[in-house]
Amino acid sequence: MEKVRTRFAPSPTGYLHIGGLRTALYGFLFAKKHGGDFILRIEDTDTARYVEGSVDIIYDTLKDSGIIYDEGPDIGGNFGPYIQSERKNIYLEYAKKLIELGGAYYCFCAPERIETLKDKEGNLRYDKHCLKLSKEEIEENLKKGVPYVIRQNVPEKGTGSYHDLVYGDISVDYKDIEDGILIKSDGMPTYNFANVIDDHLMGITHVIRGTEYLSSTPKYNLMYDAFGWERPTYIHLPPIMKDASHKLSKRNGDASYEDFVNKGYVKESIINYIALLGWSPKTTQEKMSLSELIEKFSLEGINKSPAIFDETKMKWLSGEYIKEMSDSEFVEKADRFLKESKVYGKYDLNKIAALLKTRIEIFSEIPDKINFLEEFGEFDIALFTHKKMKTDTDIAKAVLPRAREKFAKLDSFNFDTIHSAVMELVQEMELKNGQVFWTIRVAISGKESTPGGVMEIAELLGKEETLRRIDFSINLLNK
RNA sequence: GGCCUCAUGGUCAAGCGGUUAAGACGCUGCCCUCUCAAGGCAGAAUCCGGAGUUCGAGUCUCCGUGGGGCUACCA
Repeated sequence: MEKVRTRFAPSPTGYLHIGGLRTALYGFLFAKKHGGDFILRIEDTDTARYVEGSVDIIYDTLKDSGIIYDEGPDIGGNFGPYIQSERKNIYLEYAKKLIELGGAYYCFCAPERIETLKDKEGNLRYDKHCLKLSKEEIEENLKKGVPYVIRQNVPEKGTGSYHDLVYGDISVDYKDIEDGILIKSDGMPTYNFANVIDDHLMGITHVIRGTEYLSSTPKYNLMYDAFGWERPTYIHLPPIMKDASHKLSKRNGDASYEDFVNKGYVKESIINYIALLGWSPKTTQEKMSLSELIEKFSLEGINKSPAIFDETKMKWLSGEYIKEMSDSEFVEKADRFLKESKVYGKYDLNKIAALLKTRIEIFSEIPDKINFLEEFGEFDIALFTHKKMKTDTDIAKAVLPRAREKFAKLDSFNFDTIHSAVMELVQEMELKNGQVFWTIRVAISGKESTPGGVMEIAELLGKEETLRRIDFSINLLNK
């Protein structure tokens, strides 16, 4: 079997959205699964929609997410150039060839004439008017410099059929396909033409793209056939939806990969999640690394129906990745968000990581979770009263001075020594564990709930600060 | 409007003629527990509708309904 070659061919019209990224991912997974090559091609034939900087975003997003391409504009390859605007002459050359083969023709119709072709519904349908032009008339128009486009010559009868690896057999009557424009009056090709020429010239074996091309594929096949080229294998992908009736799109302001990274999602979880949107390994495993995805990826698992993007589930996955991180790995990956908190540089980040790991799903939750370490101050002493814990302010008044005494005596102030001290207190005062634990935790945090308990927080704060806070709370109680 | 296409809980999904219709997220409850989490256990919740085919249909066929796409000198 020939070597598999797939491509991702985005147009630089803005950010790379989630749907596009998934298309890229599947193309990449399929190629790698079969030991093939994955190619990046930039489709910038629509100069009007070009957005400055979007090509770099495409490069960065793919690289950052681990979707590495073997050939592309910025890394080269044997089938370049990989930017369509740089291939303009190639298209014109092939368009002329297609005209000779009868698959296309020059069209000199003025927009005004096209306008008159609209039906009552306002739908346009070209009438093959210029197909009837004689060789002489064409030559003359060309010589006079009459603006022209090149149109595809679609048969008036017959049916175009092909087999899609996801959707099965697809048939479209040629009478339902218009003689679309292949080369625009500015000399640039349309997608409809460029994709065929490039996919063939670049040796693409499997065309993986969204379903928006499902029904237009027969007209591409017409060209492959006219040129005498082998048709590629088609794999169309269902769309990713924002809700039941709207596609996920950047135009609606829906989040992109970059946005999610900025929101603190673990990168791997984003790729992992979108891999699962429209594809299933058919096992119960959901958390998969990129290399596992390559290993398990299979066309059989691709779904035909649209999938709604569920950020809640992606968040859960992100949390799963966070839980598996070592403390130092967490500190490294969460750096930006740790810096946004008030505790950066003041506390042992590895210890904070240990406390946070099971309590957050995305890194942006960090500041809110730990800022209390720096925001200690006046708080409602009603917090000392907790029915289930059987604590109240009287117990607090009794416990806190003795806790202070014990803590003050500790030479080394760590989890174990604090724990022993607190347990001694429990026994001496004949109280329940919870009564003492809760009371001290509230006294040093001023919070109803905190990530971690007394020992963790006291250790983090250090002996001096812990004692200061206990004093503060005793004062508060005696007011 | 025409053409293509899709349809299992709120969401992602398994299923590929015979199952008590997996699993996950989310939700609810319980356990554990110094709080919040994590973890463990349990629970509620699904085959779009109607005709067929068949001994038997979530699975096959047709019709309807609903969603998406195409119908651009956009991709």
